[in-house]
Amino acid sequence: MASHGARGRSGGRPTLEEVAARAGVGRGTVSRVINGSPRVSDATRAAVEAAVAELGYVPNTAARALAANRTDAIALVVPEPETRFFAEPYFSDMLKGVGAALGDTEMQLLLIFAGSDRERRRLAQYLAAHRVDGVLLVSVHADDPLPDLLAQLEIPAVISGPRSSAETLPSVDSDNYGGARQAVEHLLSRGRRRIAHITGRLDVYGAQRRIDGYREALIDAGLGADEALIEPGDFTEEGGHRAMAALLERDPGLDAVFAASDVTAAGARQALREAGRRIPDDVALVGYDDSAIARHMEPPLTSVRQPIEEMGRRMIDLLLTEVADRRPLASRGLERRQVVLATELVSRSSS
Amino acid sequence: MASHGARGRSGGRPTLEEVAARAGVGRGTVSRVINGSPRVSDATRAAVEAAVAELGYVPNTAARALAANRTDAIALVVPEPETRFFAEPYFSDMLKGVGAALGDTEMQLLLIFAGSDRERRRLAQYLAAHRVDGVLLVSVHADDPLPDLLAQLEIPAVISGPRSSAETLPSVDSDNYGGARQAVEHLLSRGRRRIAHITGRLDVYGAQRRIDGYREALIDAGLGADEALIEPGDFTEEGGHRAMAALLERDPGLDAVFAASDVTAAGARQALREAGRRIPDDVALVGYDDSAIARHMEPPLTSVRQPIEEMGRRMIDLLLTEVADRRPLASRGLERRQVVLATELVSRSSS
DNA sequence: AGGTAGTGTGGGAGCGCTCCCACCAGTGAT
DNA sequence: ATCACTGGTGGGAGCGCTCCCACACTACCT
Repeated sequence: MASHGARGRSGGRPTLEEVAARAGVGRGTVSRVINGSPRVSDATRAAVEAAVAELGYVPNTAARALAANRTDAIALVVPEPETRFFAEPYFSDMLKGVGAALGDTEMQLLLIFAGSDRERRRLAQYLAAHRVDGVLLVSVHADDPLPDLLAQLEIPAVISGPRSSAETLPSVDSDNYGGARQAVEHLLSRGRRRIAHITGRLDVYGAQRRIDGYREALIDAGLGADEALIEPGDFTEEGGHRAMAALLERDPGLDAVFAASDVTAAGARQALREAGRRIPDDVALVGYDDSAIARHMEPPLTSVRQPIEEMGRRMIDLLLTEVADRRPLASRGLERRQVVLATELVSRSSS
Repeated sequence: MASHGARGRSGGRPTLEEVAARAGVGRGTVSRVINGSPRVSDATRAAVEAAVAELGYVPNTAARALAANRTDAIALVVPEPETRFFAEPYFSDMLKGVGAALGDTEMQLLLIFAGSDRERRRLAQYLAAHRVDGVLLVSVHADDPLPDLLAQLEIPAVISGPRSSAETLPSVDSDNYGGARQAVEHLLSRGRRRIAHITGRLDVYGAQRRIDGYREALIDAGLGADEALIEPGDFTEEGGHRAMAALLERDPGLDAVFAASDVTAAGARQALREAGRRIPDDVALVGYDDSAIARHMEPPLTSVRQPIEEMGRRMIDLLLTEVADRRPLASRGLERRQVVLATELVSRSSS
């Protein structure tokens, strides 16, 4: 019944024109009301709003996108396979923050995975078609070509962890350096003296900063940093296990470990168990992220909390500013748009 | 540098018209090539393709959407809070299947959560604006108004589990009845005689079908179904724990439990432990879903596997057909578009 | 030769918006 | 009275596509 082929008149969705006729005003005026322009008299605005309500008018996004050259959508790009996304609580927390910040906006959020080469090509095509107004980039490695592509296409983007100290893109990050210091200082205050560090992926800037924090906290405490106590990991459980085993072999006398992530700490814990070390009696353990894993570990894991939801919110703030600035091409200052948020040590029984 | 204000000519993205000029053909012909129409000579097609490549032409989606009245996007709607989505492996597997099936399409997938009232209103608005060509509905409860809204807006939709035996929407489901029978028959073959069942949410049709399968398997075995051995759960861990405790109190002699989900089984396991029952020695336990939880449980859990990825693929197939049919309004037969996929029992040491 | 299909092809007419220019009061300063 | 302005308003001109009608031009029948 009804609806012959879309091209037909009336019966389909009402248009701006029809609302205008109903309200007895011009098309331009209705458009102004819909878009919240202040240059409309109160009486006219009321009349238009009534017509909109009566007709159940909903703007046609495609027409708007075509005329205004924008899409009202932004993408959250995850350069990882789905699996990792679901496994790491980091992403779901981030998504929650982003979702919340977008709640009162017209903006639509698209979640795009770009783990495989095929997916990345698809993404490039997608971006080339300018199907989003802006991009949120999380978990980007130092050599990722994505940021350059975005810059070349002149698409506003915000990155979740800067790629280096010279990051050009606006970014939001937690204070990795400070967080690492907190962890080490905590261990020192507990009387630990031989504190090892299992790092994150070395091509991730944040992991480097954590190493710096670890090192300098020890130096400031007058202990000096023993490079033999630093073992590279990769943020995974297996990596943590391997690194811990290596550390124990090299230095059986260590009495504490700071792991670059909770997942890594879980791996380290396993290796410690296998070596017959008790936590925290023989070796104290501190993780990073304060994820669900930390709370459920046996024993519960002391960890450095990053305000991930807050980071998500701040990324959206930055991005929306960026997107809005694009149109009037306004005050594009050289103000560095790099946000760094404080971390917090959550003490539990593993240390 | 460059790009004054979008409205300006040349320098921006190339248009169909420009490609046509370059290839020395008309606009219509280029459009035909882009959309893969067969009514173009090979020579012309080659010329157009060359022009497209030279200019780096990418169709403007907004213009296409406006002219053709379609969006080339579909939504996967999850009427649950984000949290549940990330917690249950069901969703990530489904997403993987859907993503795979969409891989070779132009279609864009949008993931939309509609857990809170606010989110649901936003979704309604979104759908009213016809921003997607079709909708995939997962985990819908019997009284959800969403399917009706979709029907009213004439938006094609496919549902992952039918709401009743009289489901009108196209649907894809696993054989809940058969799966439950497999579980019970397995327990019977292991010599168990007092088999209890912890159900899923009773307002979910699939949960009802599992109860039917459980009941009839027992009746067919000549044991008769003892209603006192059926305890309602809600698919959660706490629900499983509570139900198991209730069952043990009512019937301390039971020797097996069939839980409506792996998560439920995890809760039941806990309650069994607390009551001093050994698994499987005293009580055998079987779950449903064969999720990661089942493999990692102690002891590993026997479970009924649903081909979730495959379900995701089939849903996409159905939906794309539905969407395509919309335009020519063709052979809309009364063929029931209800797909039911077989389950498989994965036997592990809990039974 | 005239008809009758069938194949390619060009281009007009929208799709429903936003942008912006023109215009029409009013209001206050000159 | 004249000349600015200024807050409001109408509507033309696109945005870049798809759809479809019209018009070749061939090929094959009567």
